[in-house]
Amino acid sequence: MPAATLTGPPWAAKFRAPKGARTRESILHVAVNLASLEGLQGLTIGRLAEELKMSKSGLFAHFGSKEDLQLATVEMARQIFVEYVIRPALAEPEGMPRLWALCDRWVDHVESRVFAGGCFFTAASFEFDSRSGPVRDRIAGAMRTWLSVLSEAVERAQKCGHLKTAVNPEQLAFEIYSLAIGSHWAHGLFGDRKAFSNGRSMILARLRALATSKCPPLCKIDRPRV
Amino acid sequence: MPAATLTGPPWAAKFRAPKGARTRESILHVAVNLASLEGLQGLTIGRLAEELKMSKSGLFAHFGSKEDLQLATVEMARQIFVEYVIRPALAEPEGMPRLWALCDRWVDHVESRVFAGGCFFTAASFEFDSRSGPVRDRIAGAMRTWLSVLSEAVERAQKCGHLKTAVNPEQLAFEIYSLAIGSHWAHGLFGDRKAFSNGRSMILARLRALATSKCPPLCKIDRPRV
DNA sequence: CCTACCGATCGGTAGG
DNA sequence: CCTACCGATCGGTAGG
Repeated sequence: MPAATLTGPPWAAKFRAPKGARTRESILHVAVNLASLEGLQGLTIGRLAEELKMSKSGLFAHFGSKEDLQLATVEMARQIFVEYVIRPALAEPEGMPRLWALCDRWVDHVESRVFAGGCFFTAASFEFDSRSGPVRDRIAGAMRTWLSVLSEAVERAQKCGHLKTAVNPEQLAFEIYSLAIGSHWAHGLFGDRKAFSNGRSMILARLRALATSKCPPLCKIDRPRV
Repeated sequence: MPAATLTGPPWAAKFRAPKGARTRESILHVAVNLASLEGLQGLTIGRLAEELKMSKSGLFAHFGSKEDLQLATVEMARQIFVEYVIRPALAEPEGMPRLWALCDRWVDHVESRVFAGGCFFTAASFEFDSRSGPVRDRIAGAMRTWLSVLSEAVERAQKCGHLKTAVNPEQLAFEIYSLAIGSHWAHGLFGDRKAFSNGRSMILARLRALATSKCPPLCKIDRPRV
């Protein structure tokens, strides 16, 4: 029996990662969700192995150390965040629509539990803000990039004439993201179901207050959930 | 030799807590700071005992379980928060001065490192938002009270005629606190030294935008640190 | 408040 | 990818 019947036809090989890489990826998907629920420190190799029905050492062979596992988990979370929040928003037309899409998708990724425990990076930020080392640096790097994506969207909205130019882009990006973090906080701690629509409303109100007459209408608030 | 020379004069007794209670309090002061740095789960009995140069079991005798230790730590943090942030602000005159004092003192308690790792409750909120049990409930309770103190201050500022009555008090309280959390986040993750003065500026700008002409001037921004 | 323990779990290794 | 380990530390207990 040729090997092809066991592993699929040869021409499919390039669509399949090597087995080790696939295992590693499935480990990291579970790791991201576990870490979002119990923290990156609370992500223990034993718990993770149990969840995956693997032996500890079998799992551990994919990573050199716990720190490597944490780094790989952060990287996987970053990729998921980019795919779910940033990429679809950047596909929207420049200006206010794209800026609003970034905000809306962010709230949406918490509401839809893209990460089981809410926003992976918000939790990780507060968990690692008093520490040092490569894990904290990667978290900070991802958040720096996110803020710069947001503030660049503000800048472009200004260049499109959708937003008043009096506003400092970095500052508005920060204000918007603070409201987003706040709605995550309120939902997580109080189980407030309206936290997300309230958060969207407040961000929208802030954007509307700074919009020009050239700005296309923004009325996606409280859109029905799929 | 009478006992009084060893324990102080009898009339001083009511000013001194029993020894056990004093030890317990000094344990909790260290516990609050350790937990603010490493999380309430990262607060282990061994680390705490080491920090206090006590034996694990000697320390543990003051608490029935780790959960009891966590609950007592949250309660101690709550008391410190009330004393440092809420009480001084409530001493300010009703209306905008008191509302601003609440905001300013909150930012100040992070900036002055009243808790070694920043705001105890912000970190604890994000650490426990996916869990259940009495520890999470106490954290949520403390934050519910804090938000209600803030929104009551907004309401009174409206009754004083300092703030426009069109604003929803709970919503404004939430917006203000989101900006405060955001400035904490930016300082903690990026080491941004201007995060606090930026946070104060943004909160002030929001309050000024909603203030009436009757409102007393607000110009405490960037006041020199002692 | 201590010493001396307990079983469980931690991150990590040896050897296959 | 596994079994079988390692020393260290976890929360917690017995007994004083």
